[in-house]
Amino acid sequence: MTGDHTALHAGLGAWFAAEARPLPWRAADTTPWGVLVSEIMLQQTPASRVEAPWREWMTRWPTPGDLAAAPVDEVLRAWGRLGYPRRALRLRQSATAIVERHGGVVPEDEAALLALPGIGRYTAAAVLAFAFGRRSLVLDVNIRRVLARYHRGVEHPAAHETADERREALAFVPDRDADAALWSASAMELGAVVCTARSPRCGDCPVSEGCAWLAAGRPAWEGPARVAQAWEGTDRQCRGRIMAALRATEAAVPLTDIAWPDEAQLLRAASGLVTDGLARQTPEGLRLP
DNA sequence: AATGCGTGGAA
DNA sequence: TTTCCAAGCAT
Repeated sequence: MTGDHTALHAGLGAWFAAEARPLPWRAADTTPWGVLVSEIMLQQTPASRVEAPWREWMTRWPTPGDLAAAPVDEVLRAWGRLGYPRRALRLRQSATAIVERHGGVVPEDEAALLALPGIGRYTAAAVLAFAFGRRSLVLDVNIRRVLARYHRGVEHPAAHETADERREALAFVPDRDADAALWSASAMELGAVVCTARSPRCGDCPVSEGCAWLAAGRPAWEGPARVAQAWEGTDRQCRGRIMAALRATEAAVPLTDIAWPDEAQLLRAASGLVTDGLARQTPEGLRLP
């Protein structure tokens, strides 16, 4: 291991022990299922918004079997406004698969986790590390940004991961299982609360001394311009509008009740929701499945 | 491999 | 006010 690896490890460990947010899914008595649920909810979603729904879900559906037995419409209502409701659908499908294929126990096996719907490389690695204390390559946007700055001296990670980046990141993961899991949690936390995308708090950073980006004077990003995601007037916005209406009532909702300027787009969005299994068409209108 | 997929809070 | 972006995944 090179010098900047060990410096990053030493500084991060002490900082995490003192400063980590008391997020509920980090409690010692959280089950692997609880960790899995948290990781799905956290995909593209800030931790602060996940806390309340995660608590509710763990009380209501404490095991995979409980969620697998729940009606889909209840699951989608409990998901509420977390966003990307397909995640809720896939989480329930994962619960079913865990019951059917793994006896109701979250598998401690990367290939088995990857085979579950809604679980990709990041989430499988995170469950291995945070639920089972195993060494894995937890590479999310936070850790990618921390390493881009600290190790490579650039402000942002590239738009897409490369094999080289994964190899480079793996070299930072400590060898022992427990050390590796703790390091991953620490690096993520640093990226989430100090080494942030927009206004990094380098003055509060425990590893600023070894940071290549800071040493270079925090040079501005020179890579390809980052594409902004459109929102106003998109199908996504329209789908969100429809889902909000469906969650708000047990009754079927006629599309004419949904205020949307483009009728063709409204029909297309509704049809897409049905295709995705997020809605059901009835003679009286649209409703949750 | 580039896109589509929700939502709300901070800057 | 607008813009940016958040513990990604599937196709």
